[in-house]
Amino acid sequence: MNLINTPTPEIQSWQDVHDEFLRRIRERIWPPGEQIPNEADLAIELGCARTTINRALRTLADAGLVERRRKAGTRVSLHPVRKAIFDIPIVRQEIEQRGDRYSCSLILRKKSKPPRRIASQLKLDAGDLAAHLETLHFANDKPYLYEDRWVNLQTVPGIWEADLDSINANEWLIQNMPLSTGSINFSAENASKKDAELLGTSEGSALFIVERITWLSEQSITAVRLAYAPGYHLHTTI
Amino acid sequence: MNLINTPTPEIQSWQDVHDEFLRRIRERIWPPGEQIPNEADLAIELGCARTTINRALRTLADAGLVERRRKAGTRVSLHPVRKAIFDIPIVRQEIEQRGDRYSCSLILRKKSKPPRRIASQLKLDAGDLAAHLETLHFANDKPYLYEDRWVNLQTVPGIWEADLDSINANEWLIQNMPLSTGSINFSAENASKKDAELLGTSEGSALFIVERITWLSEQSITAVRLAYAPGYHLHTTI
DNA sequence: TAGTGGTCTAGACCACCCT
DNA sequence: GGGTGGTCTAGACCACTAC
Repeated sequence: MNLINTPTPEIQSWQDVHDEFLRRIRERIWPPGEQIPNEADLAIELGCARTTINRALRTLADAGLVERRRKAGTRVSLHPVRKAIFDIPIVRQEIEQRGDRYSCSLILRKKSKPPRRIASQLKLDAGDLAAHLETLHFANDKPYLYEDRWVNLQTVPGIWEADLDSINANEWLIQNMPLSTGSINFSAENASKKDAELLGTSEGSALFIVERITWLSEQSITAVRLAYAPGYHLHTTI
Repeated sequence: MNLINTPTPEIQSWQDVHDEFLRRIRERIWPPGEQIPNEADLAIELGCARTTINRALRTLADAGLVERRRKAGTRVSLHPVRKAIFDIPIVRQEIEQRGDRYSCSLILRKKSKPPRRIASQLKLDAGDLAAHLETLHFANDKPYLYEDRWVNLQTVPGIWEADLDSINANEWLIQNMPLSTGSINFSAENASKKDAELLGTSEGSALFIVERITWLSEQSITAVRLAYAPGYHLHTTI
């Protein structure tokens, strides 16, 4: 019995096919840039239906490992674009999942004229008012996140009457607005004096900043800036 | 003709089915937490094969909008976990895609004993040497990214002989190592004196930091810290 | 134990797009 | 024009798990 060249493991499911193809790519049996056999031939080789091959290759293509084009066939990517997938957590869950106690405090709630940048993000006309909500979120009573949010009152009039002491603005929006699309932006900023005071750190500390804008078809809903207390980091595997 | 209740658009493909289900979720025809009909019934309702329904619902489940369990059926997620997908760019491409000129400079290349934290990340024994490579990347001759990299010489001996003046370490690794898995971490740090000097900014500036560790099955390959010059941000839509 | 989703199969047609 | 992947279908069996 040959113990060096292990026999091909039994291939039964699309995941087995996927793993086998992944092995061929990793071990450069199919080198970067090379065209691989077409689906029909692979189906014959592996003894399964073309649909199964298709599912495996489609998954590899979703991951960026191969590139597929009709007629041109399938190639191993020369520069596989690695994708990092982050779950956007709900603050409360993020804190409670670590076993900490969540609390929050609404520190500002005002109708006012948003600064130019926010107004354009929310597609508001000059002079339009928006709801300005500032919330401080705590983990075990320690400042964790400072949330500076503007909400489009034309799209979401209900937020003004909402009882935001018993539920925070983010969760209210999740519960009361239909699913929306949006953009998200990560950056680093030095803490302003206000940031520092609220988060219990010193002015100039490097803060991890998340900015989100969400909208529903053409209507903007909310623009929010999240400033995390020092020490925050986002982690994932790829 | 009824212009208010638009007639159901022609449903032909799994994407049409997907869009229709998305509409029902958005408009709360299927409210959060509610169980939706099973695949067989939906197939009858929409007049297509169960496979097609399955594909549509599977896609919605991948996006976190519904949760599916055998026997229990499919429910609309109560707290849809939004996922943000970022492409991890190769520095050169990132810079050239903006129309800027890319260049880089290898500022350190030394075999040395890595600090404790790096050693444990690379799973090195005490006293083992690793390759320490520091690279400064420029966009239009302006400092853009400072890369501090440690490479496991037991896994990747070839990097020591590589001509890293004509190709940077990251690209050499991509071309010479099989596809690997890894972890990635985003955070914010105040620029150290060294960071600041290299990136042409002032000490204490908030820097966007990416730390990556990559490995191949059980063997570590490289641990790298990327410090981006101020102004950098990661952006995506969700 | 029975209902549900997960998957495989074989065959078919089609859209795309390289040559 | 023709080869390739993309998808649909109908039917089948299976794995999981709530009941």
